[in-house]
Amino acid sequence: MPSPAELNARLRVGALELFEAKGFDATTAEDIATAAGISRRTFFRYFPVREDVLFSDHAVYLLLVEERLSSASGEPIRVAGESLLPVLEGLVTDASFVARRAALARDNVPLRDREVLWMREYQELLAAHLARQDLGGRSAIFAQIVAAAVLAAFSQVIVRWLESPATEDPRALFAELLDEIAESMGESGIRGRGPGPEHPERPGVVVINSGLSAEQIAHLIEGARP
Amino acid sequence: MPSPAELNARLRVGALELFEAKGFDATTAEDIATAAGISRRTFFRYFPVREDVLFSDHAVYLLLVEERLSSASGEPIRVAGESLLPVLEGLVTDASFVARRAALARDNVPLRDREVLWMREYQELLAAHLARQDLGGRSAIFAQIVAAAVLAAFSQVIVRWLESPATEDPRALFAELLDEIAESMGESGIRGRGPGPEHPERPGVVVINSGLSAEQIAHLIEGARP
DNA sequence: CACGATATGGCACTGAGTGACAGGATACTG
DNA sequence: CAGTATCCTGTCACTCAGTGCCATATCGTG
Repeated sequence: MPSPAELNARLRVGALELFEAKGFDATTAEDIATAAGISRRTFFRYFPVREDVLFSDHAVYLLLVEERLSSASGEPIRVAGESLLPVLEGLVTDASFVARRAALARDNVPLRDREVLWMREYQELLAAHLARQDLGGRSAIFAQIVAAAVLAAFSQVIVRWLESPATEDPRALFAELLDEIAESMGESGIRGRGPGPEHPERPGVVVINSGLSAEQIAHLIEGARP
Repeated sequence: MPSPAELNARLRVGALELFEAKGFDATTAEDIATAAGISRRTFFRYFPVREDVLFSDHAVYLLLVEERLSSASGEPIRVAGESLLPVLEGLVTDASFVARRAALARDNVPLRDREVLWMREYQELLAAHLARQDLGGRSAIFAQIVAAAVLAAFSQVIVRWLESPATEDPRALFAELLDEIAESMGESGIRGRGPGPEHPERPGVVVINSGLSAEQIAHLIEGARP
């Protein structure tokens, strides 16, 4: 009778309420299943791991991210980061659920672990995409590092937002962090350091946080040259 | 009869061999326990999660890292990264075991997940340490980002080393990556971008991958100034 | 040796997760 | 519409992870 999406929602919020009421460990898969009007067996067909009832949204988001990555173009790090925007949007929209889930995950190791592993999925998507973009010998390593940084930023943005939903604008904060990551680790940042320019047409120069004139900086550079 | 350390070793390599021989899923906790000459019940006292038999070394390493973090001083990012050196040393020493374990983890989701979660433990140690060091409003966020980057680098170093143990020197590669991370995300890298220098005595300037003279760079900067 | 502390084993139990089978709904085809 | 293939669900039964409880070593210490 119920549409699959609607059933999924009933399972998700039903599980949430049961976890909150009885505690996570005391809530069996059977409890959740019967609360949603299905059998235990069918429950495990939907969620091979019991904890994943709470995280069914990520399965959808991951598809969105993957799709967006495959069709986007532009500066790789920004593209990677921005591919997470629909996820952020979705989480913000679902704020009350996300907050309650986070509260549960704070106290229950299995839930927290599961969440970490879901975040890892995003990270691997981004890393794979970045590895495809960046050319060069060690790009796989950098792809992984950058993806980790972007995802840490993303996670922290959500944490911050959950701590003070009113005052924080997660989109703005994430955009800002992404800027900083892109600037420090992008084209001109992390990249081969061997002798001889790999991109002679575009040497890497980053100047941050400076009120100095170009001449003063030139002087600084001259002094710092190894 | 057996010393605790020796028993631990018997369990670890015994489990490894059983996993390799019979497959991970087909190997029960009882198999491992009896192979090491203890009861199933005692086994679960040693390792609350079955998969952790293979990762018992990390419990030790984590203590080393924590200790090293608490007693070290210096540039925070480098200190954080270098706190992982004993781990790297240990893994390299135990090369054959680590390689076989990695091969197993490549094919078995539960093992891979468990490994990810162990890495996460290191990451949280580093993040906590960095958050203690960095002062400033958003330092918690940066601490998390930097810790994630450092740990991604660390993981990748190990991956690379396992792929070609002969040609790669993991210590050197890690040192190099750590340099790059520290340079791009350290003092002069990621940090407040608002108007006005936060560290007027030390403006952030990074020049990488350039064969240009200071004057040429000054010119570049002048052109790029927003 | 005696005795308290700690580690181990045995037993029983709950619950996660899975394979096999059967019935029912649904979709496709003539 | 009837017939049939397909998919989805529920039931049953089973293995095994993980845990509490209690009895029994085993060990350090006086």
